[in-house]
Amino acid sequence: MTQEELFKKLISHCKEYGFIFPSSEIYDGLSAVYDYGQYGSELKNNIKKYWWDSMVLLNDNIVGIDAAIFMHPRTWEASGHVGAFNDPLIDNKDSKKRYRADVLIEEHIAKLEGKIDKEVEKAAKKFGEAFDKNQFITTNGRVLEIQKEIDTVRARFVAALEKPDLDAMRQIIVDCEIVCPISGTKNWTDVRQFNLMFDTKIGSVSDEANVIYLRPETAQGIFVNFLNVQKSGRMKVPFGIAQIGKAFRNEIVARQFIFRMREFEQMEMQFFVRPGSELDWFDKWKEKRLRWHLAMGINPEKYRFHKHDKLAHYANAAYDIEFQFPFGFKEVEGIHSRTDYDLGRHAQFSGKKITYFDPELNQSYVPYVIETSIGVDRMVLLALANGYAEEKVVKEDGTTDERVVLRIPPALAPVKLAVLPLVKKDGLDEKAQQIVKALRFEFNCQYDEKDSIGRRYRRQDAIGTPYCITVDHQTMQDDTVTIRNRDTMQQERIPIAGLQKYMGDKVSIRSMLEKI
RNA sequence: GCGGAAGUAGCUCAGUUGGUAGAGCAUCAGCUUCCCAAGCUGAGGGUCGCGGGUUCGAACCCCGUUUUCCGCUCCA
Repeated sequence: MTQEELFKKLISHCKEYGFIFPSSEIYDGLSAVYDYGQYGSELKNNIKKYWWDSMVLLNDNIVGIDAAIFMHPRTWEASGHVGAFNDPLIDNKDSKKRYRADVLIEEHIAKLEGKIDKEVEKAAKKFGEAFDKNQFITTNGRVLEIQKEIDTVRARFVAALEKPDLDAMRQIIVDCEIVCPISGTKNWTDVRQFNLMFDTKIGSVSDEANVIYLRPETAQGIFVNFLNVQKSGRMKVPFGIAQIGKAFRNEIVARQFIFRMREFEQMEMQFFVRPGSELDWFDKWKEKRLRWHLAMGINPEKYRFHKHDKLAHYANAAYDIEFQFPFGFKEVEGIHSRTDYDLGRHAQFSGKKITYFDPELNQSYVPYVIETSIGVDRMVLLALANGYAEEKVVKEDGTTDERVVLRIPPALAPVKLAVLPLVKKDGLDEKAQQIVKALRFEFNCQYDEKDSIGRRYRRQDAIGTPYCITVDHQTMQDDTVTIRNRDTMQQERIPIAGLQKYMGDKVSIRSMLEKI
């Protein structure tokens, strides 16, 4: 089976067994929006708890917050999203390729500059030692002509960007006779603006209402609360603020199931450190975050780091943790050294002083920030894609059978155990229900008496339940039950009184947390 | 947004040259009482993605639209 086929099967499986549904499906669905079903939401909650506990519960110097999705519009000017999230795009009608209009123009300018360099090179060869570069480029007719063209284009380009004027941008492309690198033609569409932030209006009277954005990342909710948390929590650098929440991006193309959605959930932790120490902390968090992933018991070969060579305007180091999804290695988490950019910008835009007084150094500074940012939905997909397996089962008579099993880490599984009476008579059913009643306070339990025992095991395998307890006739005599392991399909017999401890050891997230 | 493919029951799919919408599995009720799915009986469930058009008649032909998947593109 190819990876592509496997991915399709996984998507079907998610729908069939109540993990993930297309949003508003009875109205034909909504592009790139999905709803979590009864098992999907359990899985998602378990993943969030695993992350939250690893950050907030186990670190004295990390606290959690929950900031609003709506933020003051100036936030996004300060963060750079109002500018950077606007991409002017243009299509070539012949090659059907899409380009960023600003990149096309910049490339054209770079090409012209290359021409000047060539002229200089030629002249240098010709004149030898006597060559004066400065004099040449200020007097040579050919060079001056090109330089004039560059200046004109650049002036128009800057003017068009500032407004911004999309028609003017297109006119530059037309006037400069820029061609598509693929088709070689000048058959361009209009330039269109894609703002990746969703907006809405706040205020009841429409003409007085203000445009407000749905946050495109949760990080800014942490930065704007830096002083509040630091002061009210008496936090001392180094310390971190963690947050789990929804973010929204109007992606041009959102695809690959829940991997890239327009509405998604992030788990972010911003760690504030002394300037100069940020790269040490960066390395620490990078390793620690990978350990968090590997503690789930997933094959390390499915993980890798990806170093960003081209850094964002705010970063001085950046790595992604990538996972081998059915559609290739893709980012699940980013670890970024964001410098003092965000706090500095908010200080600048708000006019408030955002600094920390360090009593040990006896000085004030703007802390530097290490960010760990992970997609909740991508983690759900990771757990499902990693766990989905169709495997052969050899039966007692030697024939083979197939089962579908979701090998989700037991601590993250939606249902922790199923309690099954071997038969629905002789009091076995009542006995099984008593066990459920006793254990459901601590574990997500299911009771099932319908169909043959084998079929019930398979149903639990399909939703990833790690343990099945079977009540049989021996139970009625000595109060022991069999407990079946999802992965090995092996059973052992233990007393009912020992179930709570047995399960607690196997399915608590503590065992994972201790490995980080 | 472009190009390609697809959309029929919860799932997987069949449906002939246009002539009353089907199967298997799943679900529900009952029987059966069994340690690794598919025993027996019965039942429910579909405006064939949606909207137009052609036709006496459309799941099928035509147009539009929408959703999904693949490729391109995008992903500070």
